Amino acid sequence: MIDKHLMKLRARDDISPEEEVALRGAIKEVITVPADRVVVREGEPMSYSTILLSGIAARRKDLHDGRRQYTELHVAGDFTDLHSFTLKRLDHDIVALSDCSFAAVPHVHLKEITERHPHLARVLWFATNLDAAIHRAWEVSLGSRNAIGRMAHLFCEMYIRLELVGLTRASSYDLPVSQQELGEMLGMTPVHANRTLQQLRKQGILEFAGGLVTIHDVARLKHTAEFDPSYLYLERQQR
Amino acid sequence: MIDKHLMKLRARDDISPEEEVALRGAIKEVITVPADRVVVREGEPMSYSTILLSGIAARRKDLHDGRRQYTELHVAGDFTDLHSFTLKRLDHDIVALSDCSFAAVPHVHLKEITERHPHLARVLWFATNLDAAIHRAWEVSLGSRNAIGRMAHLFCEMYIRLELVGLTRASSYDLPVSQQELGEMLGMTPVHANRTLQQLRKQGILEFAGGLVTIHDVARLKHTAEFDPSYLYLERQQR
DNA sequence: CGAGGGGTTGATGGTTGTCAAGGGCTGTGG
DNA sequence: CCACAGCCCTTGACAACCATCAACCCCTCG
Repeated sequence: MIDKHLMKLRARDDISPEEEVALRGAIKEVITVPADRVVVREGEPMSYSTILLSGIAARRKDLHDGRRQYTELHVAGDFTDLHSFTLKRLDHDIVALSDCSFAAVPHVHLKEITERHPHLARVLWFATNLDAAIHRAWEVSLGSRNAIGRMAHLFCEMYIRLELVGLTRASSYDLPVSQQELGEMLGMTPVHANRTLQQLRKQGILEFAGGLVTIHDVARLKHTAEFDPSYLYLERQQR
Repeated sequence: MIDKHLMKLRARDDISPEEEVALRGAIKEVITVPADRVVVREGEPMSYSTILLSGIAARRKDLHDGRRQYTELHVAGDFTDLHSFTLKRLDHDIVALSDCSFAAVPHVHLKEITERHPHLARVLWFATNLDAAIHRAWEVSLGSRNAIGRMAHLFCEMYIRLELVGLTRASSYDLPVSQQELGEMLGMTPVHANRTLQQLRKQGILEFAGGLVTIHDVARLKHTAEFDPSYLYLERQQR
């Protein structure tokens, strides 16, 4: 059930059989959520965290006047709101962008893991620090890149993150979001998101239609994104 | 020496005398760094983390062509690069914006803390998740606010964070950065940072000169920033 | 005394937002 | 079966925000 999560942890560190048992045993139930539903609402007291089993979810902060800013996307295998374990409430919403299923892990069990399996706890801590690294990469995009650069960077990031859990085909992958949502991720209006996608298409770099991303020229995509994957910490750690 | 750090931890959770001893004992040495120096360079293998004792430091990501984006500021008492404990190398530079002093905490000692003091480990984990929350707030600013809103938000955040460690006067505080650097934090050119500061001054909201921030109208500052401090998790946790 | 860094100002242009309108598709109900 | 609403995508005209370039000032420091 949490195979994709374990796959992702093991891509970066060793997980012993005992640790795997502890993690699998920490799951209480599975939750399914339809697309466009808020899974966790900002401020709500949390007593469990969720691992995304399937679908695309996201962290989103809403401003008072309807403006929204997505701060991170989540793919299958991500411990979506592990940070609620220490924060106890979230400063943002967790939303399902497509139909999603989650494994719920009660915080009491996570507390036990920190007490009995310190190495596993450090691996989970790493996972939350990786989320922070992704936030930083988005800050750079939002602060320093123009529209086409921001969009190219997002498509690069998602390609690598989905590939890591086997959710890409040769040069395409599913990203079931509207152009409106794309704009809310990239700090631009839906109108400008549309025009930026047209630019990418006309330049023969990439196509995005109906929630399907098709990459035509990886090299130029990376180049327009100024993409450097080191922030995703893909290398293995030595224990 | 790390009194400000303990003050900050204790603002949010209980720290027992034994935990305090463990943390104080984990410090190996004190490092002093002059202003405008890189403290930790991106990619460099890390074997210790640093607590900022005095001064203003920052996380900064550099692009190839000289553009730069600051992703977070650090004030005295912050565990500046605690995330390098699990990441082993950083995806960004740590820089001293003013003269700074740091306490170096070897990762081996942090590992011991995770093994012998799981509650303290969770409190430190919380601290890295708080950094992520600050990143998210910056993403919202960079993605969804105009220049004056972004600048007001930064000055609000720094006021609260400095107040928490007793580094503000009635309505002013030190922020020893140039307008160039301000621009690199807020995703704008130094010229536009200058004009935005003039707007804030002309509206009687705030003055910034010579590294000194003087707030004239807190209410209007918060309003133009659309400031909601909940992302700073200032409330105490029950254990 | 000259160099250099930081701050300030003005003129101009480009990127992106805003507003408005229309097209295609899907689902639903008469 | 068709009418219609509603959502998403697309396009055009225009305006606002912010970047760029260039010049000048002030201060500090060698």
